[in-house]
Amino acid sequence: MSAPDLNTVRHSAAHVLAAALQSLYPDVKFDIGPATAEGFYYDIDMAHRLTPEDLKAIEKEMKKTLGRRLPFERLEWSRQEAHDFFASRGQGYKLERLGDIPEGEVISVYRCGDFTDLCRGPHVEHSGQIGAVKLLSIAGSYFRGDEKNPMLQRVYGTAFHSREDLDAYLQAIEEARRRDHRKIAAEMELFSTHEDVGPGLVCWHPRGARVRHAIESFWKDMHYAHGYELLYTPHIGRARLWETSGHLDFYRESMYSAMEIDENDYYVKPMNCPFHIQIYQNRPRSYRELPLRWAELGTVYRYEKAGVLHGLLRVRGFTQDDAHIICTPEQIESEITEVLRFSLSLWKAFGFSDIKAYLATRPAKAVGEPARWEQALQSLEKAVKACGLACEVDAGGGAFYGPKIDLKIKDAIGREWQTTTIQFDFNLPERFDMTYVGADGQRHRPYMVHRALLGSLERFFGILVEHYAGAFPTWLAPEQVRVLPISEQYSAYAGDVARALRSAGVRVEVDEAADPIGGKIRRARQQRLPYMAIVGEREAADGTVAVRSRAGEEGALPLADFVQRVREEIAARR
RNA sequence: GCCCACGUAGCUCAGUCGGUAGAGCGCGUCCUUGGUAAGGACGAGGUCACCGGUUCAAAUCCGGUCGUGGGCUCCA
Repeated sequence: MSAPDLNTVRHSAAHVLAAALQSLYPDVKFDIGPATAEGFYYDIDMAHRLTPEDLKAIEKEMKKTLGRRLPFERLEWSRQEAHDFFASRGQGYKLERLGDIPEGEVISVYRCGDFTDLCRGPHVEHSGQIGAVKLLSIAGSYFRGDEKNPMLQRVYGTAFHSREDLDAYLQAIEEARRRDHRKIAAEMELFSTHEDVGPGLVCWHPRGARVRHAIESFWKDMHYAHGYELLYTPHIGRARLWETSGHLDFYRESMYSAMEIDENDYYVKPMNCPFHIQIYQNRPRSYRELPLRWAELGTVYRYEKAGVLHGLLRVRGFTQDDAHIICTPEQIESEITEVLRFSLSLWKAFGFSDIKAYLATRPAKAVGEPARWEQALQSLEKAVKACGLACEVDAGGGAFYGPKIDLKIKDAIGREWQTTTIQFDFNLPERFDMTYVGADGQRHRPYMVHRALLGSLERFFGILVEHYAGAFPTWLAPEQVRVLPISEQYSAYAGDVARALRSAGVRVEVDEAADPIGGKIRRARQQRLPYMAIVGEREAADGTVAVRSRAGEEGALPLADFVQRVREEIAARR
């Protein structure tokens, strides 16, 4: 007998959860209980509000069922039989779900012990095949995910073939918690938010700002090197601009309310594009100057529901690494390929190489000529192919204004993050009546592509902190070297060492505390320093430093050699 | 926004039955002047998130507000 697949195990575990709930809370009404990527859940409705303590009791009940090796029995019922069964038990949500099943389809139920559930299956043969279960959390969830519907209680859990697999999973969760950027960034004094500033609004501290500056400088250099120009645009713009762009029509609920200045309404920008278009429109444009690649680290503000804010990963004010490419139809393919290549090289520089592409095509409601959509889509597909990326297609998943490619990157512990987005826009060029004069002397409509590679600096920074667990590579570290004098007697030499490093462009500080060397080392390790330069009598006499890296002691090095080593490492972005 | 949980010193957390606030780390001063993951002594820090209620008395009980966290929906 081969082991059932994990999804089946988890799906069956959800049934066992439901059975346990049924025996403990007789008034429980069930919605659905599917397997998920990491486990399973069951959505329920009942008078009792579950608490974390309840989970223990429920889990105990479930484990009894596992031990009993109860068979899962599949039955096929007529619609009437199923209806009567669930109606007689007051299972209204199940009746609604039953109504979703198209006429003519087989209606199956699964029975395990006293619990019978409407279910497509498949399931394990008996509950003993569910190796290990654990309930994880309780949450609220709307019936059918719609906030107009009643709020149900959701119990999350997970199941594995074996206790060992479950333990490994729990350890992975623990590891993710250990890397939490909110915790690490607080320890490292990288950023903070404040009740009096407002939720989702980030204040960058000196050390966070040092890392951000390193990211931004590299980003700007790379953009100039790739044929981009940099722009700066205002944070607010008049209502007319947002009327023309259509944001006030389609995006208003994400924009902050207007402020009145000299009897005109101004809005804080949720996007940078209208400003870039204004610059384009400043004078007639010729095909000879296309493509234009205009980039900006543009800070935008969007209203996000209070409940979705999360550290740096989901905020209300953020800086997009935005750019707009304006080009002719002939240029579109090579432009897209270039953007993708550029993006991949950027990700590689930051230590990410496991990347997948997601292509989203034309939705039912869309603006723009079908021929343009077709050409755009082909250019996206060819670019993905040219870069050798794995790609999934989300048919009909594009925005109404154009198709797009999103990239998802995998971090050090295997989590996927959506970051880069490359989106065609057939809407704004029309709305602003953007044109260029072609070789034929006629006015033509350019293609316009929005793209953000890192996404937003806030979110990217959060991902980066978790990816490296705060141990940034030297070129990004907020403090690259700390000089640790053995005692105060050597603070003059420590100052010399720091000066030499600083003038070589190294971010360096001296630990002047009256602690013994062990304490200073411990502190520097906790703060995840890439290098310590320990100096005492021998080093002062020889003009050397005793180097300690994250790997441990590396022995004494002449100061000039050490400066050279750190400098090379930074230059190579290691 | 909605459901649930949480909010005590800069950080991590104790605080019993309602009786007026504690520890460790960090911070400051002094002593120690040291050789690779915590030297020692003393000291300063709190409107117990905020507002209101119950009570002789509230960190503790009740209500509201704000914030944070786990989810739902959407997305950078």
